[in-house]
Amino acid sequence: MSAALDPVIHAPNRLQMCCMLAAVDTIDFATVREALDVSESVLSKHVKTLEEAGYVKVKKAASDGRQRTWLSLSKPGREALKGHLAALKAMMAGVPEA
Amino acid sequence: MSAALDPVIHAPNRLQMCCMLAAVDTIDFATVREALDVSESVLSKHVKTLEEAGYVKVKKAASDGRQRTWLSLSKPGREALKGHLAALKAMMAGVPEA
DNA sequence: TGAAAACTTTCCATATCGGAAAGTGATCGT
DNA sequence: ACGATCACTTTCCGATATGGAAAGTTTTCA
Repeated sequence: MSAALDPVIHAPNRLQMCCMLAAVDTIDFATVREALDVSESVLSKHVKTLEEAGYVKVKKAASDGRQRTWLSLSKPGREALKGHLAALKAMMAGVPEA
Repeated sequence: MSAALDPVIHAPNRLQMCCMLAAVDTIDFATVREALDVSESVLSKHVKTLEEAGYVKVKKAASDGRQRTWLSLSKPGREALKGHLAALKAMMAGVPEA
């Protein structure tokens, strides 16, 4: 059996966030928030969900004097995302013209 | 902006079902139910959700004497799935090694 | 007529999602 | 030093969604 969908990653906002994080080394909270277009509370909760799953690492560091929150995908997070995307691809595989 | 994720399609069970339906002309309820491994009530509700969205067509017809329910993706359903998968691919596009 | 098959609906418990509002900690201006 | 501000975090709360069990429906078969 191939990998199954990971519910922690599958939620639309988290999926988008994970894909964003996978593309870079680190991004800041605000940038992700703008990309997802959600409230701070919502992003904060999604980050927490991913952090508790061990998928993202959170680091607080200053930038321009102000303190910012930096996010990055952990190694397990990258693995989980890879598995999730593999499962998605497996499903798509049988779909014509897709 | 490219197509966004379609919440009607995104739910895991419905996504899997849509991909199954996209690969064939018609499948019966029981076969889908086994593939998704959910109860009859649950599948019935998902089918209803997709039907109300205009994505799947339901036809009752006999087979082996017993009446069975046949499911198929409608044209709008195929379009919606295509758009959804395109959105997924767009997200995956930036992910390395995926 | 009664039983069984193949769903459909209803009932219900749990979970998730999202925003607003309140709370926290660090930093800045005076 | 002190209040204001920034950048989140938590809490509160309402709206949905999801899933299974159980009951209901329709059709078919003996």
